Amino acid sequence: MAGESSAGRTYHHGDLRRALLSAAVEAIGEYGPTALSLRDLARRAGVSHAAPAHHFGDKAGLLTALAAEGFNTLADDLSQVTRETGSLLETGVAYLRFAIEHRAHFEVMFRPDLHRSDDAELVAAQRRAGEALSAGVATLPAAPSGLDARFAGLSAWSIVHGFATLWLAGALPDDVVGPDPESAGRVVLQRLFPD
Amino acid sequence: MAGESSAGRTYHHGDLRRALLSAAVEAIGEYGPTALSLRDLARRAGVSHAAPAHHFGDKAGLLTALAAEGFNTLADDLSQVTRETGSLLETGVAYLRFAIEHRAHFEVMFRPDLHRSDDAELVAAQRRAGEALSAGVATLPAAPSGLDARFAGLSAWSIVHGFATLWLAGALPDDVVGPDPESAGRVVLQRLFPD
DNA sequence: TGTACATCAGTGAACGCGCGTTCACTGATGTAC
DNA sequence: TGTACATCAGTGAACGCGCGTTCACTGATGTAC
Repeated sequence: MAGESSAGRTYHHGDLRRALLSAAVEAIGEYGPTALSLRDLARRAGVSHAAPAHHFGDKAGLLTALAAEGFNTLADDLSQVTRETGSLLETGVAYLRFAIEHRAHFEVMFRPDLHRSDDAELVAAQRRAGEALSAGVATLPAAPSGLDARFAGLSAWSIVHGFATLWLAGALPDDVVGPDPESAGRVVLQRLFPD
Repeated sequence: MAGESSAGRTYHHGDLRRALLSAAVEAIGEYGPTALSLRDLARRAGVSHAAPAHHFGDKAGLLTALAAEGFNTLADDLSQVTRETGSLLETGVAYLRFAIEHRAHFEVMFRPDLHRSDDAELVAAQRRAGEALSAGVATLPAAPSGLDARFAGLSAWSIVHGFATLWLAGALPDDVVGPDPESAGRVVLQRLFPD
């Protein structure tokens, strides 16, 4: 959207890395992450098919960068909501909202077979997201601690991740969830955390 | 395993359909469902590369059959446990166990982009599994009804599906879950259904 | 018990396609002087 | 303000590969008589 449009095709792209990541989001939205090909991304970015290798090496490299970007955004979103509302329920809803609005990122983030799991940037981003979730758990009125807090975190993560995943898979019944997954998700989460 | 082994390669395979489904489970375990190719399955079944088309038409056809098989097995498992224990918690644990033991099926079942969603056999199997889960919810001591029961079902499904998915993705921390996902899963589920 | 024949599961050669990868190259950019 | 040069992002032709699909075929099976 920004910069890639309009005027003067020059020899140097300007920000091809960014453009390729955006193209990847677009392509994943259309065909899913595994159908992704570097040649297709190059086409979308209006660039020669050999160019992507310059920036990411190969497909796993690109998807690793995309996953890291996703975990960082998720960490930011969760932290902000936790800070502003102090409610684990709302933090959970933010997780769900992220999955829906950044579907392409989300789908790549939890497919370790698609990326290089030892990538430093990715590992750091994952840790950030995990900590943001834990901070949300710490706002619980019952305020669990120790191992109990870990399991509370696991439960919260499971229910919201499950709901998001099932919704993305189109598995949830329309007559219960309706067109607005966020409000149905809120009802579901409330069963685990009746604030 | 059965029949495909030993002796006399004959011209006719005997049960190629079954053999191809088994080969698919094997291949998915190694490379994931999207890397699947019919030529590879033919190779594994010791059969010409054009043979699979005879039984399934194309890849989507094969994966649809695999998904249907999975939903049927899951429905059987859930029904049996619900009948024997009358506990939604145990039914949830059975769901988790299914995901772990039939990973290949599970991974295909919730990827609608991989199959023909309007296939009659698949739709029927999905309905069976959904009904088995609902029957589990009906065993709850609080015995919710109507819309409330639907949301209770959604919550149960979400938390167990989320836990299973995260575990399969290798996303859960080793120091909390340990090598035995079933017992950790039980603790997680207990937070939602403290029997 | 034996023969003829229809059926159909599986064969194998051929095709075209999109992919990733390599590599010598070219053109834009920015820095040194 | 101007020139020379190093750097490196992006090019485009070439390659080999595995895939899905097609199609005339062949060989096993079972059924009719």
